Amino acid sequence: MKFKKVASINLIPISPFNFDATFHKPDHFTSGDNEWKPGIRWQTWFWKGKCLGLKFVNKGSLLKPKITVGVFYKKKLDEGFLDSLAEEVRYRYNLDLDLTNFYKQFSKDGVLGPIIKKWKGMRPGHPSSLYEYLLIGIVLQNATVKRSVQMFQALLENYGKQLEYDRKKLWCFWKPGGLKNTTEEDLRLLKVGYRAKSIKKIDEQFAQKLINEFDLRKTDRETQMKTLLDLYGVGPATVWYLIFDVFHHWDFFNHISPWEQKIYSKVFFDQDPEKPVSVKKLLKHFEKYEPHQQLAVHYIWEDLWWKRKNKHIPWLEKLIRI
DNA sequence: CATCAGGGCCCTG
DNA sequence: CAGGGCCCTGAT
Repeated sequence: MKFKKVASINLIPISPFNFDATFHKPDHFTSGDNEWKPGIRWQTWFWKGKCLGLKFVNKGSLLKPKITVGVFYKKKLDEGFLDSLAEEVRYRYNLDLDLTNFYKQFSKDGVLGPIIKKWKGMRPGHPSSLYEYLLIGIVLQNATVKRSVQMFQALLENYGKQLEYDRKKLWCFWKPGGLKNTTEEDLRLLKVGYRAKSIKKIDEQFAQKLINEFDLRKTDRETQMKTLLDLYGVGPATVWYLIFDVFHHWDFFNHISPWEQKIYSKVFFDQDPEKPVSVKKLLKHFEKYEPHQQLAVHYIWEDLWWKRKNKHIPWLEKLIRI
């Protein structure tokens, strides 16, 4: 499926804005559907029934931000469609998030201050829809990174669509409910193991339109959490990711998984990861970042992963097992 | 070769 | 509310 450029959208984020730290998260291992190099992010995007190729390009600066989004498709797209797409990009990448209060609160903080200075203008952001993120969350469960990536790729390559645009070949997600004719056994052949049941059941929920991401965004956090927990195969760890990455709550921190506990122990208490600080103590520690706990930890977390890009960090390598 | 834990979650007792 | 089982992989 070869696409040509059919539109270009200009977006102006709130200043300050850091393009690369927003559009590339070195800790996100989703692969096959995106590519990044400084100043450019290619990302496939399933939107309103269509697989698109997007190309985000940095055309501004920290204080005078500007992004252009090249939209690649087989034919012209109407204005209403492009407007809704632009709005969704703004939402998913938090282009309108005002970080002023967060910066004011912590610019003098010993740990966070220097990191804020370094990463000023970074937003949290994730390209996936709720449906897509649920599947990512499922393949993350009880697996090492390498295996998660392998499962994710297998799903994309079997049920997604390969797009060719701007000299890139990337896989685009299928539509929610698109596994209607796929059985649990089919999924198991992709070596997702017991997760096949969860994937199938979640897809069915979407096929029957029992869950609507956009309605859910309008409800409160408690409702969102309960709705998500009710999905088969979704537990507290997955909900925790979703409530941050998909529903954008920054003032909430209730869960730490074992591998993250080890990393936090080292980062915040310089504690041997093999003898980690208790989850209770870590959660208590994060209270000092209220009401921006998630933002604070996100900044510190991303800083660590960016460091890893440039420098070998033995203790971290040991914990993530790529 | 066997054993085991891993970026959880469901189900049972 | 604790703990066994689940799929597959790769480390030991």
